[in-house]
Amino acid sequence: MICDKFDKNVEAKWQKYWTDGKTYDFDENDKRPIYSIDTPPPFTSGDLHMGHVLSYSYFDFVARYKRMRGFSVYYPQGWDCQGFPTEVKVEQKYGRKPPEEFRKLCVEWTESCIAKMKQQMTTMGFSPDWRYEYKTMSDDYHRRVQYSLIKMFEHNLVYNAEHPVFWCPNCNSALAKTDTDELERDTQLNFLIFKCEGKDLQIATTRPEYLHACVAVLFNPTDARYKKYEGKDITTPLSKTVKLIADKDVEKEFGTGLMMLCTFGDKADVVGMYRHNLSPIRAMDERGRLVNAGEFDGLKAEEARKKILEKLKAEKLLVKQEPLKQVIKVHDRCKKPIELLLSRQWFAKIKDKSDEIVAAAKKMRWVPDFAIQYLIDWSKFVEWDWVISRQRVFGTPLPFWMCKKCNIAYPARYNELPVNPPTMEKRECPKCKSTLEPETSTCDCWIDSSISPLVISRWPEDTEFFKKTYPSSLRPQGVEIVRTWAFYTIYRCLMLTGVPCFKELLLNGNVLATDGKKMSKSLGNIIAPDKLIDDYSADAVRQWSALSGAMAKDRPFSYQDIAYAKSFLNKLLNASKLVEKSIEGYEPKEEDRKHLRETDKWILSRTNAIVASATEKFENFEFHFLTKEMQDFFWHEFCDFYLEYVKHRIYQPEIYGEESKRAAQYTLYYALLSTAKVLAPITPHMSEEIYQLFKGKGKEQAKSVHLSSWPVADKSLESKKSEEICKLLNDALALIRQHKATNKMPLNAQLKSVHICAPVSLESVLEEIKATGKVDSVKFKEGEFSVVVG
RNA sequence: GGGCCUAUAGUCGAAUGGUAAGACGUCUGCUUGACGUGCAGAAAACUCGGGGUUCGAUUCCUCGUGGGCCCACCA
Repeated sequence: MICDKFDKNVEAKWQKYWTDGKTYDFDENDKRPIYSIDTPPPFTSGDLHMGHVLSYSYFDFVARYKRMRGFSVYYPQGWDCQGFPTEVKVEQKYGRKPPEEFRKLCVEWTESCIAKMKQQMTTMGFSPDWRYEYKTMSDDYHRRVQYSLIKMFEHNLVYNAEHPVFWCPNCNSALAKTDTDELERDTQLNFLIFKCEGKDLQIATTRPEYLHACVAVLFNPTDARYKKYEGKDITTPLSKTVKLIADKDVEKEFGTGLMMLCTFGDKADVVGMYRHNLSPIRAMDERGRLVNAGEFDGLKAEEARKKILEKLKAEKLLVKQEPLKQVIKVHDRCKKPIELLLSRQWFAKIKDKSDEIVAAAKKMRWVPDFAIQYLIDWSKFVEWDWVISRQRVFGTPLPFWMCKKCNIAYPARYNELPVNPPTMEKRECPKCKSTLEPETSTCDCWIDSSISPLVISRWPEDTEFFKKTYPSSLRPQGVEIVRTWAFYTIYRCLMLTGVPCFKELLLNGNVLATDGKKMSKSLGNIIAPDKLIDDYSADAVRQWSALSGAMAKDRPFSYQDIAYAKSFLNKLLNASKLVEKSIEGYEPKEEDRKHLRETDKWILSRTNAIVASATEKFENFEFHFLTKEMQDFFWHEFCDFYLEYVKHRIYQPEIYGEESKRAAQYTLYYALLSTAKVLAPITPHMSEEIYQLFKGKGKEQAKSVHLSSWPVADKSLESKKSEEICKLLNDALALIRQHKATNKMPLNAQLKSVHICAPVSLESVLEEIKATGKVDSVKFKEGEFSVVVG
């Protein structure tokens, strides 16, 4: 029995049915071709957002489609657990704790987030095989990550060196760039006097407190004002002498055209320092206090700036101050300015690998194809190696020990992985016998996620499973992380296996708020998936996803689309109820095809065309066109016209004949079954509900529509002639309805007579015109199409 | 500052080298032998601006302007 009302409770019923029936279980020994999906592990924030809903719907469509196409679909789902946001939340809740205890609390917190998100995924009807669930915080995942790092270390692709990092002096912590926000603020541009060969040269700076760390003064090589000073000595207001150096990135128009280079005022300083081979000066400690600054030691930046400006003013070395709008980086949590600090970090060698990465990327099919350009452009801009270490607690420990004396790094042994060096027994340097220093840093989260195709394929130890599932058939992901997740994954997997990691990539864009702006808490325009599922059902949300499928393109959320989707589900449900009633007790038989009427042939021909078209669109990930086409076909051809044409045959077989009734039943059966199947990937719950009518009958022996086979377009059912005739029939009926509408008559009003002029004979549909149009007598004439009532 | 994407009725959006679907909204009518979450009608777009290619462009090219995403070292 088809349900009376379709909502999330019906959906929950089927979700349970699928889980209990192990509907999505992947069989490792399946002989059918394998389709593996390297699904994105969401960060475990505890909430699925609309972006997740969109992209996860995408690959769920693919997984369901491929299953019905006869693939053995390997669809694992993981969780990206480790990261600073979790540490912040846990610290807020429990305060600071020793590392081991803190990590446990983080794990606990993350588990509760996963439970919530998993529930949301189930509610959306996503169909991963949860037996293959992975978590980046697990021992197993750590082991594989550490293994990969040691492998890369052995190939000189991972190394240790000194490098400046973003640092929040307020939180006393290193930050990733993604942890930073930009903030515009008003500041002063201070013009200071430097001395060069007895002359005063003015230099404009916003950070005079860094004067003690000044290691050079730069100017643009094309700047005639300063060209003559190249290589000369220049003396700072603090009486330190440095060189004047030409640098193409100095803007002539800014300030005086002279730039003071400090280690480390901002990133420009760091770039200059590396470019000109200058030795760094530690200017600030971890808590943001100046060091190596003489009388200003121990002061915080703001305070030091005030003091030093006072001093320079008194010495008449401060010429003037101009107000300046400046964009600075702040910590996204505490909103305090961040600094750059020099520290020892781990790196992955990526700078010279661009060509190899791009070559591997080009071997993959990118959908849409222009998205590969993001990766190509990015790889050209790679300036430095990738800093892979983070000074955090909740992350994958770096499996290394350092000998400070010999300055040599030692990796953990493969057979002891996973390791957490600081908690382990002391080790000694094989060379100098001194105690090795365990690495306390953890990995950048992209280190974790960039081997997801390897992890899901059980690399490195399960070579058989690896062969079956790697490279991944599909990597679905957001277009905004092509430069990170896709780039790093292609790089790491290529370095570790020598084989490009994906066959195809499917890119999706962002979901914007209804006003076309990015959803954000501060704008208060966030749309919560849970509320949508409550109000519209998961299948409606999934249709919205499909309809938003202009690939790799941002689209505002549309309440119109989702409301339409809900109405469509209602239409599907009600039409199915009618069909259910109409085919009660009917078993489909091929012989019933002998008595097909013109209208039957028409809708069967259309059904097959739609099946063929939908198949092609699924292959090309064109969910948008496909969903729209299905909606239009089912609603406006099947329901609006065909169902009306068969009612009299179903209800009055004593007048129109038993054979005619069976032909109609055959057609209803065939068309609705095909529709339910084609829509199954998009609206899995509704399709399953409808599939009850067919389950166990004829070829439909699968226990779920999702385990049934994809409909094959039957060429023998194609009939262009029937389509032409019925197109005219539909038009004629529309005109008859129009006549009734203009004359304010009910649609079921009986008409005496109608004259129809048509280019082809409509004799074969005379019965439908009479019965559906409620006309007593119809007169045909050959010629240009027209309908006259009366 | 750089790269990429984008611009079609009130709104959202298809399509096309020969003046343009559909949906929502609006307006009018119709109660139903599945559905008023419905059915039938109606009004509503010189396809962002300039230039070019072409017999002809909304469609191709170019510049501009607006919007979006990503990236970046203005002290």
